[in-house]
Amino acid sequence: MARSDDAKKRAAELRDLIDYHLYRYHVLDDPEISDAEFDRLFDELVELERKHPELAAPDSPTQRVGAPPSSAFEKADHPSPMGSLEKVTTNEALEKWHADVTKRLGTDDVAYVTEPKIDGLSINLAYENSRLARGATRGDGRRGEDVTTNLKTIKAISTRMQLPKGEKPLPLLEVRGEVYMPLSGFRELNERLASEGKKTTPNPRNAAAGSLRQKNSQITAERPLNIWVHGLGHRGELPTEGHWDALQWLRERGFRTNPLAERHESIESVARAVAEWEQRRLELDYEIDGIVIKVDSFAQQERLGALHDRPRWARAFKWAPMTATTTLHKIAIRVGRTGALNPWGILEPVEVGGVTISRATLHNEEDINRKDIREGDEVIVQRAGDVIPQVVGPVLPRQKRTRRFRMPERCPLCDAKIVKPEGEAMHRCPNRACPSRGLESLINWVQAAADIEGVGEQSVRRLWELGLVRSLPELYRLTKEQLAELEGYGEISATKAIESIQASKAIPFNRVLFGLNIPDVGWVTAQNLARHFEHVDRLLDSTPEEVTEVDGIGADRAESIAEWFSDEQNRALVAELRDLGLRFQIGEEDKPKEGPLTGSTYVVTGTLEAFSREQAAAALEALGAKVTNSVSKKTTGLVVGEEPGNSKLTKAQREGVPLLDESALLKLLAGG
DNA sequence: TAGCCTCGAGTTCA
DNA sequence: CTCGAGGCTA
Repeated sequence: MARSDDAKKRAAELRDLIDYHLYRYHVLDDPEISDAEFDRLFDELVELERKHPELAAPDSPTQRVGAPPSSAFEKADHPSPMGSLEKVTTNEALEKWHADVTKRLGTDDVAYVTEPKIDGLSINLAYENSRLARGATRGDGRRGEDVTTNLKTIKAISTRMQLPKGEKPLPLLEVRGEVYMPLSGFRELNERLASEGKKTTPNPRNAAAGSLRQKNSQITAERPLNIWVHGLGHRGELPTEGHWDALQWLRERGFRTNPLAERHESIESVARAVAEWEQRRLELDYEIDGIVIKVDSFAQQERLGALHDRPRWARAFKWAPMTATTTLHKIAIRVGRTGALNPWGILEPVEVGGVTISRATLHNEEDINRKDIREGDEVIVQRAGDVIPQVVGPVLPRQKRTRRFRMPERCPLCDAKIVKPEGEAMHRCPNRACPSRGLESLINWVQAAADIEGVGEQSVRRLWELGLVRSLPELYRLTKEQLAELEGYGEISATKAIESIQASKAIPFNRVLFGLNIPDVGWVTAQNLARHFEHVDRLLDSTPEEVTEVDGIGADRAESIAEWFSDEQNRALVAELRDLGLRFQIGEEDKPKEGPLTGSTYVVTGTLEAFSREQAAAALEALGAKVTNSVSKKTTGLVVGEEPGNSKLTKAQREGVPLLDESALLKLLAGG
């Protein structure tokens, strides 16, 4: 008997220790002991419970690894209902609410607490005598699903509250929180699912919901779920006077509350926090879709009361959603200037993050099928940190039958058989005479290489369809009369367009090289080629070995570039363009500048006041600096204008790259 | 040979 | 802007 008593005592000790260290690790992020030491404690308890099954307790930390599958979830009534929050989306509505609050209270003396609004699942945790008795989803607000076993696998949820010495446990305490999946964990999970050939999840919220509703809690245990606790059900005999103190009270008792919560003395300060976090939300490792604002004082909360179950003392400020669902009508195929087949989705127009999206690239067949996106699906679209919309995935389950996407076997433009080189992601139309190539490269010429004013993509398409311009030389032979036949061109605009076409003959050699559509030759390589060979005659005679000497060109690319210049058709094109007066040798402006900034590399992001990004880049280059487009350890400095690109800024901060604002840039340009 | 870096290519919307 | 891949460097 004595032995069993010892075991019982030790087991209780171990449970306390383990719970305490779980709390240090998962809630405070401040472990006291090493993982190995923790594992030793945990293993000891497992062993003890195995030898003495009578000691196993439902609230033991060993029960957090998950239980075998259960058939279905029981319904669970919430002792006090989980209301929802009225939302506001504008500063005006926020101020109107504040006016209503002060009017009802008869005082301007109102303090607010703001907290990030987590895009996750609302959960109610019921503690009886400080022990987690039941955890349930929100459901309809009065009754949800009992997911206690699954919730116990989340290490940041205390199964036993950490009571300060001498404090008596409350018979019932309801704690409200939001279960979510951190973005880092979400990405890892999807990588794992993809590598196992399983279906990936479209967003962290769905992933969290799916994980929490697993019938087999052992699967839940493997999912990287976490929780932010943000309040209480009924306050009962709580010794605090307001929400702000309640958060502190919860924190002290082992609950993971969000450190970004703030207390504000004025609504202006609240509005500032809302605006600040709309900008900064991408810095977080979890998704937030707004800010929750609560009147701090419990006494004031009570006086304000509720309307239709929605408290008058709280609002959810929701930002324009960065994601939305809409219908994917069709997957269309566009053939690019290199022959690559590019599938893109035609969407029912939908507003996301303040702009209307009607189409989005779908990259390639593999990507489409990995995400299981199909024509006719309801899909989730988003604009993440950037501007470019993405189709994230279908809304499941599907309401109607749809078919898996297959790339066409023949080119939609020239009917050639489509190929997909081994190991490459893109399908290609191998037909070098495919109309897409000529057309797309003409478009690339007028809008990128030569940047001709007055002639855009639409004009080029119409000129192509009419058969007036099917090649670069034909563009330069185009007459005013021919152009005037086109709808949308009058006498004046036709004259201007022809003038700018002719003027574009003067573009420097490197731009000409870029515009020729040589595979593997973009802006930078074109410039390097121009500088190295200086004259097209030397390029036309070059061997692959000679091309290898150019910066950034290895054996593979050298071969394909040399081959391009030895092709008869290409040589004829070069000759014809030369006769028309385009420049095929290096000029002063192509040569690298020497200056005080030689050897340094800068990146420009955002909008500057005094000049455009291009002008800023040119000014830096004139002093010998190199200007690139992506930040790395080697970057000398990042010039930051208004509304900078978020990824560049964070990368620069991470790599310790110095930031320059516009005045610092001006000083640099002036002082050298 | 791995991992960093840079480039090419395709892309959206106002 | 992001992705993939080739080139460069330690």
